[in-house]
Amino acid sequence: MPRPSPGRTVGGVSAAAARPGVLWFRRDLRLHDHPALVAAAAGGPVLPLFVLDPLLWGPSGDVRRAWLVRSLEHLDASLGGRLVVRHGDPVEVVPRVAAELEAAAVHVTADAGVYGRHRDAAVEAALAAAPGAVPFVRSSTPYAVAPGTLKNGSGSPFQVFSPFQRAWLREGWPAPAPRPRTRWVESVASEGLPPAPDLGGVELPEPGERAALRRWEAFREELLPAYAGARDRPDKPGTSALSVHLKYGEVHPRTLLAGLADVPGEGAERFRSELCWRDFYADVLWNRPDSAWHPLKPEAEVPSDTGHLADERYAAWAEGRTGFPIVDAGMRQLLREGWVHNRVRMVVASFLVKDLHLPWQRGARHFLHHLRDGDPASNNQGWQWVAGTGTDAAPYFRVFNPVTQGKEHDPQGDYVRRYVPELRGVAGKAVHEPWLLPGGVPEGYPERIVDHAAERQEALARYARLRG
DNA sequence: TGTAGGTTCTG
DNA sequence: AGAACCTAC
Repeated sequence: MPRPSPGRTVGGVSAAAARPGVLWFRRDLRLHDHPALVAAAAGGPVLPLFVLDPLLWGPSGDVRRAWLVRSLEHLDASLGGRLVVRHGDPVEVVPRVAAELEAAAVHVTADAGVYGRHRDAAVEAALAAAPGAVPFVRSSTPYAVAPGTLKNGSGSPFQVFSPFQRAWLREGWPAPAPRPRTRWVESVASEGLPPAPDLGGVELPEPGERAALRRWEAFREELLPAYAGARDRPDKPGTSALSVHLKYGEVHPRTLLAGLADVPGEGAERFRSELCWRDFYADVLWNRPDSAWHPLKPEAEVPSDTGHLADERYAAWAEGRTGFPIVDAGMRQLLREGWVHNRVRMVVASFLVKDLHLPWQRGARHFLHHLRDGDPASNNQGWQWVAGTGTDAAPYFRVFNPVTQGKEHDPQGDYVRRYVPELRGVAGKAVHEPWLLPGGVPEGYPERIVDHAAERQEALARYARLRG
C-alpha cells in the first residue's frame, strides 16, 4: 500500500494523499465533519455509500436499527434518492464496490474505530489486497477527538476522567468541516434500504441531520443557560436529547463544540464536559475492547445472584413493576420511547445492581436492545461506573435511594405520573411512596419487590466481604 | 453523578 | 423543627 505523501494537512490527514473516493460509513451518517472524508473531498468529490453490516443487522426488535433505517431514508431523500446502499459483510462488499469504480491507487485512511476496530482492520487488509481498487475512506462513529489518541504523561491511556478532560481541553479538536462535493457514479448500483423493523408501539422523534440541527439550535437558545441545574430534572425538558443524533452521525460533536465556543457560563461548560465524557468512554473502550462485557477492574466485581428468583426480579425490573415509582417510570419510559433521562438511567441501574444484586451486563444488554441511542461505549462503561468495576467508577458504597432520588429530581411527581398510569390519582411528591398512602398502594400498582434498606445493607456487606 | 445517622447551628 | 454540616460506609 503506498504511503501518503507529505503535504498540507487537513484534519490530521495528508491532503496530498487524498483522491476521489468511496465513503464507507457504518454509523456516521454525517458526511462533512470527518477528517478522513475532508481529506478525500479535498482531492475530488465523494461517493456516498452505505454498507449494511450484518453485525448491525441482527435479529429483529432493536430500536437502534429502526432509527438507522429511518435516518438513512432521510439521508437518501436529501441526496435526491442517490444514496448507494449495499448489503453484506464490509470485508467482502467494500472491495467489490471499489472494483466497480475507475481504478486508482488504494488508499486506506485509518481513523480510530470503536469496538469494531479489529473488524475494521480486516476491511483494510481486504482492500489493500484488492488490485486496482479506488481510494477508500473509512468512517466510524464521530467523536471530537478520535478514540485511542490521547495519552497521559507516561504514554498510557487515561484511567480517570478529570485528567482526560484536562488533556482534551488542552489539545483541542479540529473545526467542523465543510460539506464535500458529491460524486454520482451511475455504474454503481444500489440495493436499496430494507424496511424499518416493526417498532412495536415505540414512538421515535424525527431522525436526520435537519432535525438534529433544529434540536441543537433550540437547545442552545432555550435550555443551555440553565443546563447545569436543569439536566437532572427528568420531569422537565432540560437535556439536549441529542444523544441519538450524535450516535448516528446526524450531527457531529465538533459542530456542537464550535457552537459552544463563544457561549459563556456554567451551562455551556457543563454541556462541553458531557461531550467529553462521551469521548472518554469511547477512548476507554477503544483501549480495552473487552470491557464492553467484562469488568474493567475484575477485582472490584461483587458476586451477583442467579436462579429463578433472580430471573423473576430481573423481569420485574425490565417491565417496570418493581413497586418503586421512579424505577418503574424509567423502565416504562424506555419501552415506550426508546430513551430514558440520564438521571433515571443511573437510578434504575443502581437498583438492578445494588438492590436486586444482578449483574450489570443484564441491564446493559436490555438497555442496548431498547435504547435508540444505545452505544456500546457510553452505555456499557456507564453500567460499569454504576457497578463500581469501571474506570473512574463510583465508590462501592454509593447506593441510590429510589425514594430520595425521586423526591429530589422529580419533586412534584410529574415524571412518575407520566409513565405510571396506576399512580395518576396520587398528587404531588407522595407518588414516590405509594405504600404510605392512607388507602394503601393504589389498585393495579405492585407492592415493592424488595426492602431497599435491607438490600442496601446486603450490597454493602457483599462489598465488605470482597475487600476482605 | 449517594446515603444514613449523627452533631451543631438557627429561628 | 429543620437546615447545615460532618463522616463512615
